[in-house]
Amino acid sequence: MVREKIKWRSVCPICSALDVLGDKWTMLIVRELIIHESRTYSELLDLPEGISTNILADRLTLLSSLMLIERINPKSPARNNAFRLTKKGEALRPVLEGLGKWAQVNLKKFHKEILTIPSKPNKKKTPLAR
Amino acid sequence: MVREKIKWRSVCPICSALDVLGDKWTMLIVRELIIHESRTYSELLDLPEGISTNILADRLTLLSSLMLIERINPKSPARNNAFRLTKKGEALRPVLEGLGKWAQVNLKKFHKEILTIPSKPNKKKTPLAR
DNA sequence: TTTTAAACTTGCAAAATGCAAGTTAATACA
DNA sequence: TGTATTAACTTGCATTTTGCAAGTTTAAAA
Repeated sequence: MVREKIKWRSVCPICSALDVLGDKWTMLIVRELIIHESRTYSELLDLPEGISTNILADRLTLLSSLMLIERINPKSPARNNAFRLTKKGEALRPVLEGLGKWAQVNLKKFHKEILTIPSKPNKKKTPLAR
Repeated sequence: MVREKIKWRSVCPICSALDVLGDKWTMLIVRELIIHESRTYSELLDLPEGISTNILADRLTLLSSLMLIERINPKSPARNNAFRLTKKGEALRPVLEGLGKWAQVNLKKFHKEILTIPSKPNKKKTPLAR
């Protein structure tokens, strides 16, 4: 097991959030479930960033144990039994959205290919008078 | 050198934010500079979570190279030359605040000692009629 | 001029992550 | 009713990152 138990480094809430979410993969799984509502193990394996099987299994266990995600059919076998966010997990949505917007504005300079999606549909530009 | 260059895993903005901030320590340094406005290397070393010297030096270099932090006196020697957030760094404030609030609400059950600070000063309770 | 100590660097041990190759068991299909 | 397939993992080992202790360097205090 890779990350069998959380070590709380301090009583600071921000630090505690990072004790859970502060690694390369955990929030990406949350992102996937924010975007797609529900995803199976294999669908998560296919995400473009390429998470490996052991890390994925580990993080799914962690997120489940904290009740941030759950199986769609808790009593059915794992096969094709997708995960989804619980309310606690869903509550992370504004945080991830904030991170995404921050990155669009502040990282483009260092990572040219980063996707910048207009947050609101663009106001249609008035054609130039001619 | 511990983390000499950022590897962008995808064009997703959330993922890119995590390519920069997604580890145990980077956002904690940002947190410290949000709370304290300016901090020296030694002050950051003293934070209660106990970051080690090599990691601290590495993350300060990283955050500086991305222009999220800067020295108070860019031309003076390092000694007692504190760091502060730039505007790009400061723009992370709502994200960290969001993380903190999320943790207060959603992690207390698993980490009893977590600090829960009322976000607004408590409305003064009307004393019971007698 | 000597000492102090802040700001690092280095080296090695420990832990986390990455990758390939299994294993298990539910379901599709013959 | 087998048999094959394949999702959902587990295991083992290599690589990378982190943790810790012990330096080194240099501005400034004494």
